[in-house]
Amino acid sequence: MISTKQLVYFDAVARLKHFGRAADECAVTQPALSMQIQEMERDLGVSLVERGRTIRLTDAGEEVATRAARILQDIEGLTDFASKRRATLTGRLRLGVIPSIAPYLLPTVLPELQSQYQSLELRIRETLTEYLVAQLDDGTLDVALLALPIDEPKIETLSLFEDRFLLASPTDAPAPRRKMARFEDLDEVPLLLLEEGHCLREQALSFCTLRSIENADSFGASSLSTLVQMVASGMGHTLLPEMSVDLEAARNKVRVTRFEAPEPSRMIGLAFRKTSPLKADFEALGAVIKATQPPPPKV
Amino acid sequence: MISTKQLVYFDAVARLKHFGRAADECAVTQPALSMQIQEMERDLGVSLVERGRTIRLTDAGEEVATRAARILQDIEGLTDFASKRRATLTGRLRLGVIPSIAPYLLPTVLPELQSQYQSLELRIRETLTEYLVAQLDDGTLDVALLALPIDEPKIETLSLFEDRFLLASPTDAPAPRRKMARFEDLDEVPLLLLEEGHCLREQALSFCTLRSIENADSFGASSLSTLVQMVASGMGHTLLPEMSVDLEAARNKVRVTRFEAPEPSRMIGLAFRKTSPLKADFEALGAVIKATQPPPPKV
DNA sequence: GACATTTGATCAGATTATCTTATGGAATAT
DNA sequence: ATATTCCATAAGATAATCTGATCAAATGTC
Repeated sequence: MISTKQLVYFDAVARLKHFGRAADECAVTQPALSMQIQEMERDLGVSLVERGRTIRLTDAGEEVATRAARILQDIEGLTDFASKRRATLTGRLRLGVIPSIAPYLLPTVLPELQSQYQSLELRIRETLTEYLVAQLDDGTLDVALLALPIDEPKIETLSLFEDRFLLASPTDAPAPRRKMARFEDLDEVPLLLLEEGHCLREQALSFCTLRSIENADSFGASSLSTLVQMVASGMGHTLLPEMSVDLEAARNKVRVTRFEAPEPSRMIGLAFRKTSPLKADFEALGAVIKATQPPPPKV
Repeated sequence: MISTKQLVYFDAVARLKHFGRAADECAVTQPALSMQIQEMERDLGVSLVERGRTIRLTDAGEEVATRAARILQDIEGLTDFASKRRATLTGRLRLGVIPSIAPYLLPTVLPELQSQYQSLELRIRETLTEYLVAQLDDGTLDVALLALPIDEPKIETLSLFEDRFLLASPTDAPAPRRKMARFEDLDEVPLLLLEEGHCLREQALSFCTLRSIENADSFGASSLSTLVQMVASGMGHTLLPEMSVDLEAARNKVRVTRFEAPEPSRMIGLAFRKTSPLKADFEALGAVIKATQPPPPKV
């Protein structure tokens, strides 16, 4: 089969009409180039060059030269394409995000990503952890932003930061006896939760005693936003991730109270296939996400 | 630089999604293929394949696969093109012919060539030997059909057949004393010739004695056809190449007489650059021309 | 949960391809 | 006639590539 080397050598001969100078241009000796051209002619079964004091391409040689030049251009195009892709976070990246993160992080993360990585084409999909993991697995997603841990052998994760839970209560409830909330407070009024499948629901439950679990609303809300509105209307209280507080508490009349140490929290991180060669990109992505978080947690 | 081998290997991987089977298809061992793919990824600086129990192309890999497939197609196209050109007498062939041959040989040669070599694209140019030789030299012509010998160091020739000269005289001249003509007969009436530059003129003169040369018309005719008409009108006589007799003598009232042995003749042949790699084609061309000639010379 | 299977990576040695240096022959220029 | 240019050839050196054996990880089986 014709090699790219032969195409390069022949292209030089076709342009320079001189074996010696072509060899110079290709940084090889003249015999090396001559032999490759001969080999190429043998391969193709056609004379390409008419050798004499001054050389001339045959009719077939002219056509082959045209085709060779185009092929070389295409190979160069391939290399150029790759060198653009070489930089981290370029090209298409399919990112999945869980619903209890997306509305709070994306508004700040996306502009930052776009400004730092102009050639990044993000495709974002928002759904439950379970589906995100399945889509990572089948290659539909490259990476997912969600709450850790993820228990799936094929998946590798990267922890980013902790997101603490705060207690959200109706403003018309009796004023809190303490400045800080305790887990026991969850037992006193009904605990409102997201619907089944949201990891936030399970996490919240994990902080509750058995008695408060009985208090939990079995019909969950379909979004945090709804949940907070329910709290505001006095239906119960809930746990609110810190990242959502600014947005959700601001537009609803709820009282938000920090828990006593040890504060409950969830770990936010990225998940991707162990086999993915894009780990470097995901680390860069993680760095951007981390950087957009309000820096030091006030203690 | 990316080699065609790498493109072939990667193309197989991209299609089969399996290193082992791709290696089989490429008739190499799996480590050989794996190493080439790795080398390619290093060259491009981009991961192309995500390795796992089942492999998957990266986003960049998909694009590279598309480009690779196209490049391979183009290389195949180049090879196909060459294999079509491999046959003799295909593609463009620029043939020069002298005026004292063209009108007599081409009408029979061309149809024969076209039927034997459908893919031959003949370009024919008719002019004097001197210009044909110059055009061979500068590459404007591939081959010329003319009268030999050609004295030019860069030019090689191929003899085809002898074309005898016959004496053409006016029919109203006194009846010939003998059945066969002799060179001395040329001395008796004015000898008509083609204009300067036609080889036929020089050849005719070479058979004449000094005296007959004095008889020669100094204003030559511009074509054999004209020349014969001049003979027919009684202005003199001339030498006629045998190949032209059928056509020219038939439509003019001239008496054509064969010479006594040794008959004067010219050698018809092909001329081409010594360096031309198309010699095999020219031999095939010569064979066709020879075959269209009336076979055995009547003695 | 232990075990056999499959898959691609790695390694050392063998092989093949390619290159370099030196030389030759033909054509051209001085 | 001599020197020069230019491509071809030959032999030995170098570099690229391949093979065969082995490994580690992941998967599927019993």
